[in-house]
Amino acid sequence: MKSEFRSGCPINLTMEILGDRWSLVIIRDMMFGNRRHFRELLNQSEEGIASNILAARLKRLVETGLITRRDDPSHKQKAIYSLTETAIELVPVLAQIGAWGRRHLPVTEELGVRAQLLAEGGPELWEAFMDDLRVLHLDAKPEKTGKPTVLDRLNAAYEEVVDENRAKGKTQ
Amino acid sequence: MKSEFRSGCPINLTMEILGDRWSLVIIRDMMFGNRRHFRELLNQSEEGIASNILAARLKRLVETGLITRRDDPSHKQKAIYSLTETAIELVPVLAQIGAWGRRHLPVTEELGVRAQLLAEGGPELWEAFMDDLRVLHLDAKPEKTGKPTVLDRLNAAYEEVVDENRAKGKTQ
DNA sequence: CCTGACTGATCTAATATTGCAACCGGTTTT
DNA sequence: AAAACCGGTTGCAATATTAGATCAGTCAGG
Repeated sequence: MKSEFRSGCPINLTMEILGDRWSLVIIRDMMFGNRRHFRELLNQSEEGIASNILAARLKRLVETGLITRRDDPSHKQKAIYSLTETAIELVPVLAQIGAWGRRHLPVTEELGVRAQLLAEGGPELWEAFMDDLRVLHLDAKPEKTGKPTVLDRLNAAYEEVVDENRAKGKTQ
Repeated sequence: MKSEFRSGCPINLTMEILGDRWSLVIIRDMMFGNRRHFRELLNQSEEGIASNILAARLKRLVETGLITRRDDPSHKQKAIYSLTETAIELVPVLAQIGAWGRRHLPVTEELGVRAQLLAEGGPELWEAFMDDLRVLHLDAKPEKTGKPTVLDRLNAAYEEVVDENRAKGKTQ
């Protein structure tokens, strides 16, 4: 029973699981965009992932325990992909990656606003977001707070920036 | 002047820069192992990176501004690689990745202890570590604290575990 | 039943990346 | 002079990635 990993270092192990061009981007779309079907992930992909790559990654992510796949009762050929607890706990990683990317790479304003809010909110907001994701993906019971979900807040901020920029753009 | 990136999303951009099997592992070795030469990175690699891949990644990391390369005055053919400020600011990302890997993947005790300390230390320790790295890689002036550097503390903890396990192993 | 759209998935063919081992000319050490 | 070390480079086979075409099963509307 030899390990298939090249070393037991946490960073190396994470790179063996997630160290590729697409895995984290797919998880991002499931997490922040609530994409749950193959076509949603394929056609609404900001970056234009190829269908066979998407299929291969989804299969791999299921095998590595980051997502689950179940049949969609509304359509016999449709599958619903959900994040597992393991993947949901990537929220702090994605938050830090987002913050770093926003500081050092040519991030557009619209697509950077979610990262900004997540960075400003800190660990407390990350926990609330993870709780929201557990409701959406793991059938956890929602807490009855009056507040909108973190996901709603992030998307509202995104839409706001989009609207602002559309208004500006029209005057040019 | 079109962008070469597929989208302006911070997570996508980071994956376009760092989304491969080796880049972060090389940065890890430079950061935590203070590997500064090609052969150090090649021969002391826990995971056994191939020389051509290492050469290609180093070149790419220089191009993307994550590391710099300068001649080693002690040896005409030797080069010294250093982390840039941009790469040093990956410390929080690596800390979160390490914490996640330690929770969810088969991390060995020795190689996990650094991640544990970094997670327990939190943002305050990360900042101190980044200051240490600025001294080592950017020629920043060291602060005159009586305390050992974070790097020394991490490595001391690692050696301690190695010694413990060696002692245990001998009785078997 | 027929149509047309949508589902997840598969195939092709061109290109890029990866891993491995051998090799290179120059430099330093012994 | 010989050996070891230096930062790579090269050739080669295997694998990964890509865009685009295609597939059969399923569904809703007529």
